[in-house]
Formats: sequence, structure tokens, C-alpha cells
Amino acid sequence: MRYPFTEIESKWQKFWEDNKTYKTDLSKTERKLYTLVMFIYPSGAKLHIGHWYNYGPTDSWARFKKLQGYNVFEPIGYDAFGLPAENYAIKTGIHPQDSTLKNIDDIREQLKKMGCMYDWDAELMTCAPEYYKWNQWIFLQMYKRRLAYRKNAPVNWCPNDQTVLANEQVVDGCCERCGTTVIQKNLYQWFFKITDYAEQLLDGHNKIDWPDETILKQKNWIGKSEGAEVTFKVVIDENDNSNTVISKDPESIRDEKSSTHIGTKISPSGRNDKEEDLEIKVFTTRPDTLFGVTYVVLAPEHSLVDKITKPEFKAGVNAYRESTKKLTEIERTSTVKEKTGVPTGAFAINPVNGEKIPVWIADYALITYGTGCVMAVPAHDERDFEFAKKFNLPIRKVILQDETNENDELESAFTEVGTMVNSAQFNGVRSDEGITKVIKYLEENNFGKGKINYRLRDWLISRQRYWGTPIPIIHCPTCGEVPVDENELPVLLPYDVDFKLGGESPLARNEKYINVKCPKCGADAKRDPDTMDTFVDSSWYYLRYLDPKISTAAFDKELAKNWTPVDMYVGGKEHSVMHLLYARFFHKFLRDIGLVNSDEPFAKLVHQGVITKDGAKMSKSRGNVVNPDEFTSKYGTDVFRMYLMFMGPYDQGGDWSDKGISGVERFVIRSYELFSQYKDIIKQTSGKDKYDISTLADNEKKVYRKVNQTLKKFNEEIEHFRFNTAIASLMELINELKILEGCSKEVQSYVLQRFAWMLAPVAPHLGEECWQIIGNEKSIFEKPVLFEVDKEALVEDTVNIAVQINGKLRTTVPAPMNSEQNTVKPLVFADEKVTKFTDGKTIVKEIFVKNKIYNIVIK
RNA sequence: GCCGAAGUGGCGGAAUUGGUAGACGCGCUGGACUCAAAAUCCAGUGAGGCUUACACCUCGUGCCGGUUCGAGUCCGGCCUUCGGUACCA
Repeated sequence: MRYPFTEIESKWQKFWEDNKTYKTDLSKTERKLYTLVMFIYPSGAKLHIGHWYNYGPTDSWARFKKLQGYNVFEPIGYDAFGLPAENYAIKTGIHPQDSTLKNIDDIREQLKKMGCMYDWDAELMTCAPEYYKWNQWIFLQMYKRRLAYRKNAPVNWCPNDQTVLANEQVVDGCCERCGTTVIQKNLYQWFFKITDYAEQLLDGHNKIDWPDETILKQKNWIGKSEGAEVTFKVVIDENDNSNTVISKDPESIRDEKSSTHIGTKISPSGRNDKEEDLEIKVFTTRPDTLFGVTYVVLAPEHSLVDKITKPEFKAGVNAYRESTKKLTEIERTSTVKEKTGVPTGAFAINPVNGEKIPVWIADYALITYGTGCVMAVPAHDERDFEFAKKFNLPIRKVILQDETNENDELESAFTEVGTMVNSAQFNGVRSDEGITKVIKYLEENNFGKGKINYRLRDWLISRQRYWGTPIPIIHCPTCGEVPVDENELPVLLPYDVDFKLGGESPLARNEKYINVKCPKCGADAKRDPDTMDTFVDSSWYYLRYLDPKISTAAFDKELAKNWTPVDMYVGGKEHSVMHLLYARFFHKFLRDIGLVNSDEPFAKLVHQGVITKDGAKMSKSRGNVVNPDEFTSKYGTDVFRMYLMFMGPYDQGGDWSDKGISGVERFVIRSYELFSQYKDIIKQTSGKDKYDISTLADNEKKVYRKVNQTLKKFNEEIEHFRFNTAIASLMELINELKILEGCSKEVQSYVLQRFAWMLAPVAPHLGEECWQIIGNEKSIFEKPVLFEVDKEALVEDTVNIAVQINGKLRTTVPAPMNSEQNTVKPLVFADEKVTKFTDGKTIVKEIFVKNKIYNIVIK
């Protein structure tokens, strides 16, 4: 073996650890650079290729920045709470804490072998009480500001296992464990009011350097739409109004108090048993079509449904509501699925024209969007059109396409801009202008108002699970919700717990945990039995890294001020919306309570792609996980890391194949052999920073130019996470260095130093070794040197101009660099290919692009 | 369904602003070295046509159409694959 990677890699790993090469001095803020990868979920499986693909190249980028003289902070930690550890416990009886800590130990060992610049003093894990204490503290800060609140929300419930299921555990509507049909069950749960920050989350997009696609996804997720809220009064047939109203159940009262979405309005007098008090509020982005409303649709879950449904419609309504419980939101909103719905027998009054229109319930109205009620305008909305066609509801045109006749029958909904008709005083108005005019009219007459609606919903954080952060709230029969005193934190997660299925929350079965005295009145009370969503843990961990041991605060405020926002955040596209939106929300909240002074947590964001195996995501259950050890033991860490970078564009990922790893291995061996040939070359030369290229011999000129061109390209490519082309440029360079032998020692030293410098980020162990072989004293990362590109050496003397005839390449002609058209033209027309093609033809046009192209258009 | 991406030789991919399609690497073919093999080194390698040869021509970036002197790149319409879809993280 000519490249003893085992010795070299362990030698440098030991050196880095012994010398604390990667300990970051956070008190020095000059040229600070905080590089972060999304932390590790320590499930049963060890690190797989996907982890290496995330961490290796990002570390190379961080090393590159270190070589450029930045004070780089690169921490790592563990996102240690979560569902899989708990499921594993249910299956095997092994306690989540035991399995998680064991996994972390294993993973730490693997991580150290990757040779990353991690500052191990900054390591953290979210399942430690010192960490989750501060989840609880932040929760209480939100609670104080009414940003944490409770309301009813559905969960997936398996009636057989008597347990709550995650979406992932529901397969085709059935429990993945027992196959029982899963139903939706309402539970009273905690929410964070992220919707209060919707506008700020949109504004913030202008302040961050993130991929366009990610920002676009977040924008669409937040889903801002401008329109109007319109109030329709409910009319129930006069003859049977005594039967139409049922008594209010306590749950729906809570709903109305806490929900931001439910449209029902209780009259101030408290009388809610008269139909004239009942109102349906709808949100619409098309108030210009208000005169075309021919029916109203409520979401089946809407609390108003029970109150307005006429007795003879009850059976149908109830049956329909049952059937929709089984559908997922994706199924419900599918535009290809046939529309379904049933009438309630009630009617509503369109405020703008006094028309009495029927009220239906249908699953395409969602309780979570807008007010849960839709005003249906079949002529100008596709879903409404389809629904109206199916149930024979009237379709009335109120927007006319300029060239069509009012009486033409519609074949599909007309959703574009046109002229308003059948709309009383608005007739003749262009529909896009009509929107604001109608809103003004609604407001003047108290029929409604202009409104901005967001698709974004509040963040449900309650989880009916054990392995998470306990929610620091005590429920007292007399005092209600009582927050745990901040001095009493953390509310410790008890070790003793029964994981068996059944019941809503495992913690509820731990008597010692659940039963407490009310902090306010001292009476018997109960702790909240739920834990928090693990996205809470990952929403602020980047702040904790700066001083993970601090016990007096969630994080060091001064360090946070100096070191956030994170300069470079790297993680998968799968986190484009949820994690990255939640963290942004947390950061803005922490800013509002004076703990951080920036608006955004992550200044720059890069995604790594997904590495699949045979087209599928790697997972233990599929059994297609590729183990990196297999390759690191055969080729070494550097080769493996470099191969992952060389495979393709970083943000694209790809299907795993080890074909081609030998190419990278060859490159590494050739590099090592090349340096071995020039042992201690630096000690033998004067070592200038720059040479006058015109004074060099031909061979020297060639390698001198090439190494400068490579340095320029390499810098640009690594900067932008284009590792594949950066490495290709190094391969091109080594191919040219065959002629290095004939050069002077000065030029050899000049070239090899720069080559070793470029190797160091992408193959850190090899880079260090080569740097040392040629006669440097220290580790290149201990004492980074910055090599400037010699710009004068970059420019070639001549360039090949492509000659096209009618856009087709016919030949190329060499011309001096930067020649103008009048210089190139005679060269082009002297070419016999050109004369052959232009002979006897008329030249219509000539297009010249400097240093690139000469195109002749002939007829 | 909705939202967001991707599609280029036998394979991974390159072409950074509309300007010579296939950099770099794998594989393959031939040669050198060797008793032989491996390793290494050298040369060739998109498809088709044509030629004794040098050369030359046509086609070619998922599909259909468009804009342009010129399109992998821009526009319109599809197809396929992948990620997310609010309790996997």
C-alpha cells in the first residue's frame, strides 16, 4: 500500500485532539464565523451515508473558511427526544433514556473518525434536564405573553390500542400496529401562536440569504391572501325553530373562546337560541364575485352545524360527518376526487342582495382554513362549480369575459379578470378593481370587512408521549391552568414509566409525577400529562451551543449577541418549512423579549441533497442502509469524504453507488506520491509569494498559470458548496503537474504549497500530511496561511473563437485575447471553411461576441 | 390533490449571465511494462453516415410547440422521478 491512510489519519486526529486545534475562542469576535449542521437524531441506526454527506462537505467548507483566517465555530449535538426511541421501548422494553444515551456514545465515536473540526466542548443533547429546562422556561415566557394557549384539536386515535398515533403510524387510514381503522379524536392541547408572527416571518425573507425555492416554499406555506370577511345571517325555517337549536356543549364553548378560526359568533346578550343571532362568517379572496354566491358551505366539524341543521336533515348530516372523519386532509382537498356534501336544511342571507341561499356541509371546506365556511360562487370557482354541477345548485355568472355573452353556458368556472355583471351598482366595473370597491361597500354597510388571511396555522406542541419535555403547567380544579414557578424548573421527566399502550399519555399513569399540589391554592391538582413536540428542542439549540453548560439562563446573552445569527446553516430540504419556520419564529420571539438582537437565526442556508439507495430513502426498515465504515476501512476517511463531494452537486444528492470511488482513491495516492517526491522542498527555497510570469521558462509558466487558475476556481467553487467541480479542478491540476519535475525548486515549492493548501479542506488528513512533507512546521489549521491568486498569471495569450455559419459551429480560429471584431474578421474570412460555406451566398448579418463567437448569417 | 425541485453519453456528472454540449471521474477498447496477472503509464471513447486516408456531414441535453443570428439554459403545454404536506425528524 502506497498511501498509509490508517497511520496518517489516526496521527492527525490525535494531533487535533491533543492540541485542541478546533477549540473556538468565542471571546474573539473578529472575523467570527458560525457554521452549523442540523444536529443528529440519535435513533438506533448508526451514522449512515446521509450523515456523512451532510457533515463531511460542510466541514470542508468550514475548514476552507478557517484557512481564509476566519474564527470558525463548528459545534455538534444530539436531537435526542422523539418518537422512535419510545416506539423502540414499546417493542423491546429498553428505556428510551438508556437506548438514547447508548446511541449517542456510539455516534460520538463515529463522528470523531470523520475528522471534522467539531468543538467537542460545545456538545449538547436535548434530553438532558439542563437543556429541556429551558424549553420549559421559554414555554412559560410564551404563556405569559399569551402566545401559548390551549384549544381542542384532533389526534389520530386507534380505538383498539387506545393510543394516539403519529401520522407516520397511520397506514392507509389504519393503525400500523394492529390494522384497526384510525379515527380522529379531539383533545384539548397546547399551541404556540406562530400566526401572530406570520407577517414578520414573510418580511424576514428579505433579510436572509437562503435558496429561492426554500423561501418560496415558506411563503406558500404561510399562504397570505388578501380578501374580505363577509357575514351571512342564518335563517332556519320559521315553523320549527324550537327544534333547531340544541344546548351548547361545554367543549364548543371552549372552542369559541380560544380558537382563532371558528367563525361562529355568540351575540353579546348571551342569547344564542334564536336563529337571528346565528351568523356565518366566510373568508373570500374574491369579494367581487359576492353577487354570484348561490350557496354556503360549512366544514363538517364546524360547531355551527349542530345548531342550524334542521331535524329532518340530522341523520344525513351526522352520517356525512362520520364519513369525513376517516379522510385525511390530502384526500379531502384533492381536486380530482368527486365532491361530496349534504344540505343542512338551513339557509343564509347574502348581505349584498338579500338572497336566501342554502347552507350545505362539505369536506372541501376545511375547519383549519379561514373561518371554516365558504361562500360558493360556482360560476367563478372551480371547486364550487364542480359541486354545483353535481348537486344541481344554481350557477350565476357575475364576471364576464370581455368577448363572451352573458347567456352562454359555462363549461367550467371562469376565474380570471373580467367585467362585473348582475352585481347591482357594480355592473360594468372591472373585477380586479371591483374587489376593493366591494370591500368598501361591505364596510360601509357593516356586512363585512377587508381581511388578510393566512394558511399558516398555530403550532400544536402537545404530544401524548413520554420521551419529550414535560409541559410545565399544573391543572387545578379551582384555579385552572397554573404555570409552574420558574424557580421550580425543570419539571423533571420521571425515569419510571409504563410504556405499554393504552390511555392518552404515558405520564398520566405515573401517580408520583402526575399528582401535585396546586401552587396557587394548595389543593390536589394534576400536572399536564403531555410533553412537547421535539421541534421545540430544535428551535433554539444554535443559541445553547455557545455555552451549553450555562445554568443561569437558556443561553449566554452576550455570546448570542456576538455570535448569532448563524452564518452558515446546512441541512436537508425536508426541513424547508417546519423546522426552519419554527426556529425563525422562536428567534423573533426571543428578540421580542430582549434576549437576542437579530431578526433572523440563520443568515445563510444551504441544503444538502438526499442520498438514496436503489431510488429509495435509506432506512433501517427498508434494509437498504449503506454503512460508511465499509468504505472508510477500505479507502480511509479522506477518500470517502472526497468521493461524497465529487459525486455530484451537493444540493442534489443522488442514488448511492461506489462506482467511481477508485478514481478519487487514485487521485489521493497520486497526490501523496507527488508530495513524497518533493520532501522538504520549502526548506530548500527562498519561497516568494509571487513570480513575474514573463520571466519564467515555458514549463514553469504553464504550471504557474495553472496553479493560479486552479486556486481561483477552487476558491469560487468551495465558497458556493460546489465541491464536485472544486475537486475536478484539483484533478486537472495534478494532470498538468507531470511537467513539474523540469521546473525550478522555487516554482515547485510555490505550486506544491498551494496544492497542499487546496487539499487541506477537502482531504484534511492528507492535506496536513502533505503540508508537513514539503517542509512546513505546524498543522496548516493551527497556523493558516492565505494564498492570494496572482491575477496577472491567469490570462491566456490567445483564445479560440468559435466560428458559426447560421448558428452552426463550422470551425474555430485562434485570436489574441480581447481582440475586437475588426481584428478577428480577417482571421475568420481567411479560413477556408468559412469561404467554402459563404461562397456565392449573401451575408445578411455578422454577430461578434468578444473572446467567444463569430456568427455569420447567410442567405 | 396542493407546494417545491430534478430529468444531459454505457454510468456519476460539467457547461456560473442565451454563445464551441459532454470538463473531471468511472467503465470500456487498444497499446506499453510483465513469463503471466494485478497495479501503473500512454492513446481512444455521444450516435449515425461517408472516406484508402486526412477530413467531412447529419442528428443529439425527458416529450411537443414557440422566441432568437444562436436554446441544455428563456416562454407555453405535457410526461416521469424525488422532497414536503402541519404528530418521523
